[in-house]
Amino acid sequence: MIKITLPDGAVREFEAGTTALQVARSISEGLARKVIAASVNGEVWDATRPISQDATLKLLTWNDPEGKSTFWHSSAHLMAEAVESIFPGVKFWVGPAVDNGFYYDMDLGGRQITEEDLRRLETRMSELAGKNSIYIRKSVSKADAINYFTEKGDEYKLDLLQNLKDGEISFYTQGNFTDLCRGPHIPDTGFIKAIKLTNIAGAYWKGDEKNKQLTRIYGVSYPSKKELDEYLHMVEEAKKRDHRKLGREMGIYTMDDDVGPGLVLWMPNGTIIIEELEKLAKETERDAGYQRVVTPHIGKENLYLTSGHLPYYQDSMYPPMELDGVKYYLKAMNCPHHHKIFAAEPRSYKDLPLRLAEYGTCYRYEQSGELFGLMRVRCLHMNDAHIYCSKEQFAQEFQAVNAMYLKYFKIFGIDKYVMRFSLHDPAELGKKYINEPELWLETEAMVRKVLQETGTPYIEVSGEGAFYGPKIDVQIWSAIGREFTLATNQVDFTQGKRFKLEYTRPDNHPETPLIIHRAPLGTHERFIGFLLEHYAGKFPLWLAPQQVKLLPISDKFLPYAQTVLESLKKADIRAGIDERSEKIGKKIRDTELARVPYMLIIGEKEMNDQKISVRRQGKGDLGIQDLESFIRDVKTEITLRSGV
RNA sequence: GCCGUUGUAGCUCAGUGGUAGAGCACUUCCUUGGUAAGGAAGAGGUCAAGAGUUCAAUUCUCUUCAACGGCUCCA
Repeated sequence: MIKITLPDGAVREFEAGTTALQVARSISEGLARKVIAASVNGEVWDATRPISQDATLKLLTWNDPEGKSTFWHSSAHLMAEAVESIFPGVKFWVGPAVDNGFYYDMDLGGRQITEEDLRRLETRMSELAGKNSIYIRKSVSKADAINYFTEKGDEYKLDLLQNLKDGEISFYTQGNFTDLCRGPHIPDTGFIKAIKLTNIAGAYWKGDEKNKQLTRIYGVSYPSKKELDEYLHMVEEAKKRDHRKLGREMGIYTMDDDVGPGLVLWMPNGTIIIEELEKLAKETERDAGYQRVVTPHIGKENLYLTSGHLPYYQDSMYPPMELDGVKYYLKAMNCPHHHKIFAAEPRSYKDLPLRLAEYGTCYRYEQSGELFGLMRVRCLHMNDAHIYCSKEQFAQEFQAVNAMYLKYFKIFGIDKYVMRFSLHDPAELGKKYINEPELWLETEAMVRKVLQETGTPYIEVSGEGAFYGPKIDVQIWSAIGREFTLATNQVDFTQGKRFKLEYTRPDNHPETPLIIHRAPLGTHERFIGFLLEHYAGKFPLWLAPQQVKLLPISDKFLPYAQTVLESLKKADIRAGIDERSEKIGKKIRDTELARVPYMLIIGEKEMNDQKISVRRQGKGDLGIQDLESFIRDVKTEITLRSGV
C-alpha cells in the first residue's frame, strides 16, 4: 500500500500502482470525469500513470493552468495525427502548448497548407477526437527510438533524440499516431470537444533564421463549444481596442506609403497627447533634478564607432549619407550625443550626479516584417535621459529611477506588467555583449541589490541585457497579445570608458562615471500605442484630445454656446461645438462614440438660467450646473491628472 | 529579412473576363429638436503599382510595393 496526500492534507492509502484517475474515482465519479492530469510530488503526470510510491497528489482539471497546458499539448498531438492522415510523409519537429492554445512545427516537404486545409484538419481532428483514443505512454530505449524514427525518416525527431538520455525516453501513442514525448497527456482524445486552427506561419527550425523554415500551425481547443466561442468572442473584443484601429478612428496618427513604412505622422489629436506627456515628463524630471538638453538627429560615423554601437547595430540603422568624404548617420540612440555634452566641460564630483534629459528623436531601420503599428516603428521619440554618477551614488540613482517608473504607472493605472531584470549571457561575451565578465557580474549584483532592497517584484532573464550593461525592462502586452518593452532602465559600465568620460574625485584623481540610461515613458510611439489599448481609447480628461464638447439643442442656442466656449477656452480647456443641425440624440451618440469625456447640452433652459447641462462619457446625464463650478471641477480633474 | 494571407470610395465590406456597388462618413437642402442614429438630393474610385495572356483585365498569370498573422530581431 502507498500513502497519497491530497491538497487538503488528507492522507489516503491505495494499492501501489494506483493512478490519479483511480484516486479521483474513489472521491467521486463526477470529479474523475473532469480530471485531465495530475501533479505528483509537484511534477505534472498523466492521470493514467501508475503511482508506485507515497506521494502528494493534486488532481488537475481544465481550471488549472497545468491542466490547460496538458490539454493543449495533447491537442497538438491530435492535430499531428490529423495532419499525418491527410499529408502522409510529413515530418514533425515539436508541438508544445502556448499561452492560448498550441502549435506544431512540421516539414511538409514543400507542400503548402491553405485555409481550406485548416478546415479539413479541424474536421479530421474532431472525427479522431470522437474515437476517444487513449493516450498511451511507453518507455522506450534510445536504440529503439532511433530505429523507429530512422524507419519513419524523420530527421527532426532524430535530432531531438541526440540530446536525450537512454532510460529517460518515452513515446506516446493515440490512435494511429506515435510521438516522441515527455508528456504528460490527458487520458483520452474524447476530452477535446471544440477545435479551431487559427493560423499558418513559418518558423525557423530551432528558432535560428539561418536554419530551414518549417510550417507552423497554431490552434486552440476547448472542452466545450461554449468555451471556444467565448474565447473567440474575447479575441474579437480585444481587436476592438487594437491601437491601430483606435488610432485611425480617433485621428491620433497615420502612416503614408510616400513617407515610408514605420514612419508615424502624428495628427492634431495625437500631438495633443504627446504634448501632455512631455509636460508630465518635464515637470517630473525637473523635480528630480534633471537638466534638459537638445541634440541633432545625425552624427558622424566616428561617434558610433566610439560608442561601439555601429558594429552591433549597423544593420538596423538607416544607411549613412556621405558628404565630403565623411559619413553621417541618423541617430538610432541619444547616448553618444549626451556623452559629448558631459565631455564638453571639465567635471568634478560636485557636478555628480549629472542628469541630462531629452525627448530625443531616433531612427532605427527595423526589419520590414517587424513593424507593428505604433509599437514598432522606424522613427521614435524617446523619453530619454542619461545619469552620470559615481559608484557610491549608483544605488540611490537607480532606485530613484525605479521610483519614477512607479509614480508614472500610478498616474496611468498601469498594473499589468512584468519587471524583467535582463542579464548578459556568458556564452555571448565578446559577441552580443562587451567582453568584461567581472564588470557584468558586479553591475548585475548592484542592480539585484537595489531590486531586493526595495522589494520590487521582478524576474531575471539572461541573454536580454544591452550590449553595454544589464537593465530592467518593463514588459507589457498589446491587445492582440504581443509582448513589448514599454520602459527601460539600464546600467552602462562601458561607454564612459569608451568616450573617456571623467570627473575629478575629491582626492583630485580622475574617475570614469557609471551611466544610467533610462526611459520610463519609453517612446511616444509605443507609450501612446499602449495607452490607446490600455484605456480602450477613453483617455482620462488630462490626456483627452478634446475634453469638452458643446451640444446645442438647436441652432437658436449657438450664440450662447459660443459664449460658453469662450469661457472654456479662457480656462485652457480643450473644447468645441457640434454646430450641425442634427437632433440632440444624434449629437450625443456621435460624441459618446468619439469618446469625448464631457458633453455640455445647451438649450432653452440653460440659456435662460445661464447654466449648462453636463453629461459624462459612458456615465450619462449629470444634471444642470453653474458654468463656473463646472470649469473649476474640470480644471481640478485636469491638474490632478485624475484617472477615469 | 523569411513563411503565409490580403490589397475595390475616408471607414467597413459586396461584386464582375465586356472599364463598379452598399452602409457609415462627407457636401447641399428641408427639418430646429431635450440626453445614443430625422428626411431628401449630391459628390466621391487609374478596383495598390508595373508587366504579361486576351479582341477585351479591376477580375487570370508574374513582378514590385504596402498592410496583416507568425518567425527572427529589438541599442
